[in-house]
Amino acid sequence: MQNRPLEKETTNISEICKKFNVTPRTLRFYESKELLFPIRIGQKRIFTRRDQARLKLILQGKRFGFSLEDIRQLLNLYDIGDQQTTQLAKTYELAAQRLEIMESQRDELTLAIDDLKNMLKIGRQQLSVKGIPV
Amino acid sequence: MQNRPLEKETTNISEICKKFNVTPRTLRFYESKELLFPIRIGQKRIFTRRDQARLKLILQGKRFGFSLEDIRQLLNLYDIGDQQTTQLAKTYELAAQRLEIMESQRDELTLAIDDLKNMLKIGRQQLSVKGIPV
DNA sequence: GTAATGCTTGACCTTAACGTAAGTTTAATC
DNA sequence: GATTAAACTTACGTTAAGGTCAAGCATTAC
Repeated sequence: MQNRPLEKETTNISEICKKFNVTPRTLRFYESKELLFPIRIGQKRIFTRRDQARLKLILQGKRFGFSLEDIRQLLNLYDIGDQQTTQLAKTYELAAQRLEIMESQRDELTLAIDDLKNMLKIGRQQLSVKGIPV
Repeated sequence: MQNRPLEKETTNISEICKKFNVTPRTLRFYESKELLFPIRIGQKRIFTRRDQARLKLILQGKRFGFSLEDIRQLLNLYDIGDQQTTQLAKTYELAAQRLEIMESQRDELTLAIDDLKNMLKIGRQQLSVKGIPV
């Protein structure tokens, strides 16, 4: 084992909120949905590095329009070492499917971007015809 | 004006439902939200080619996680010729912003895809260690 | 000791995007 | 003219993802 550069491994709820720009309610909600597993000291939640990594992925997933339930399942991929073989194979399947979805989503997005660029071009022409600077 | 290849320009609600795999309720809902503007014959809705083009864009937009309200605004881009200059400039701005969002979204998606691919690779290794064929 | 913070748990509220059910019109068919 | 099928309106229901408010501990600050 190596010593990692000094870095806070765990932290309380308010710092997480600042760091990730979310509300306490959101974190508690994610815990209730089993997306996060903060440990307790007394009754206070302490978020580990693992929780923070998961949270980052959660927020990223949301940006792609995944539901929290989708995300919950995907997160299991990151704990892949812990799982039994049967579960592992299933999870692998899930991930493979998800990958396909994401790739086709990217392709569509690329097309949509091109469309939008094209429309902007037309818009620019129209604006310049009317003498408005872009 | 040219004659386009013979093709049904307008159609009723149930055919649209089949064609786009949506429910009547969805179409009525989109109309109520001013995303679609079917004409009426008596009290029945008739969907024009324009409505169908819009619907296609709506469904595409949804796949990227845009809200219907976002989509409604974006759709105005396609009617860009109709608009007054002031509105046009604003709409141009909106579209430009949206383009940036979409591009960064694509970048993130690309990264996420790479991550996921990597995880699948690890998953494959774990499965093969245990002698399970992938 | 008491006041102020920060955290906690409930409990109900909100918004988006439709679903669903009930009753009504209209068009086509027997 | 009666029936049936498709479309209509109105209105309440649902789910996801939190927001919001109330009331209660625990710790620190004075």
